[in-house]
Amino acid sequence: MLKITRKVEYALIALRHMQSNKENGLTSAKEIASHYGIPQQLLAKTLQQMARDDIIEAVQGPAGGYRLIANLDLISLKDFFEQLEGPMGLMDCSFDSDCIQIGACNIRVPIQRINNNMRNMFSQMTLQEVTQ
Amino acid sequence: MLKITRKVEYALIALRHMQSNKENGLTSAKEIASHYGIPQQLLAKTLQQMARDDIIEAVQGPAGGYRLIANLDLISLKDFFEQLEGPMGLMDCSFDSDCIQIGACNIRVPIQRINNNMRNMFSQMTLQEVTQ
DNA sequence: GTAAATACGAGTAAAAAAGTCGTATTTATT
DNA sequence: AATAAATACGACTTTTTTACTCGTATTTAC
Ligand code: FES
Ligand code: FES
Repeated sequence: MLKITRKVEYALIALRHMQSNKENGLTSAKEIASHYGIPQQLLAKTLQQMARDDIIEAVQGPAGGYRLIANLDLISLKDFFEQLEGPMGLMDCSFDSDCIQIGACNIRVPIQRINNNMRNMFSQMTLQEVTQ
Repeated sequence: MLKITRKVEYALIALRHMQSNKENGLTSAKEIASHYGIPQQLLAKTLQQMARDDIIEAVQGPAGGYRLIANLDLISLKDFFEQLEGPMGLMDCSFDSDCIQIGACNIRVPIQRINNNMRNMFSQMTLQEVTQ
């Protein structure tokens, strides 16, 4: 429990790689995948998603690839996580309100508080801190 | 991602229930399960685990049940989570070191830092804060 | 025209979590 | 002593989530 997904892990690895590779221009999915031993297709999808989110930019065609375009200092881990994986909540009823026992539940409020603490923590960390 | 398990959720519900039920002495698994609409067997196992961990005390036989014995102010959420679910880490390689790409990995150190932040946060919250 | 790259939906496989079953033990009640 | 209601717990099954793969289309340098 309390784990991040591989998708997020791969995204972070890729971002850091692209950042230290900035001067060389584009980086292909294949290059990252083979360098770190991660599945290329899965990584590609993740890169595509980050491209849709304007964190990186895609260039098609042979000799294409991806390039960092966002300022990683300005993106919080909370926003990044939620862009890739949807809303962050310790339990499903943290955001999705059709919980069966929502009537009887005796820990809804305190869990909500802990949840806010966690979101807060991730709001105060930036992508830059992970990739620097 | 970043979710707690039902086991932990049920444990918290049970603890809070027992706490507000303190003067009445024992509480049975059946009572809690039916009150909150959670699976009795699963809850029972969780209660048994907490009993092994000396958070609650079990009394066997008919009219048996469980009773809070620990001081919830003194148990951090981190310790509680780890007692129920094992070591807390954002990724498996946070504690288990046989990660394949541990050689090439470029985010090990920063992830470790974030992980520490998270553990820290849960170290500073007590069970009492959830059950009060 | 070809080859190497991105784009993306659909489908499959693997892993983790959630829940169930069976059986043993304890003990208050009768 | 028998019964019934509770805890104890390992093994198993089901469900859900995550991880991964496949097929096909598109773009574009050469
Ligand atoms: S379990 Fe859904 S509100 Fe508490
Ligand atoms: S992925 Fe295992 S050390 Fe980074």
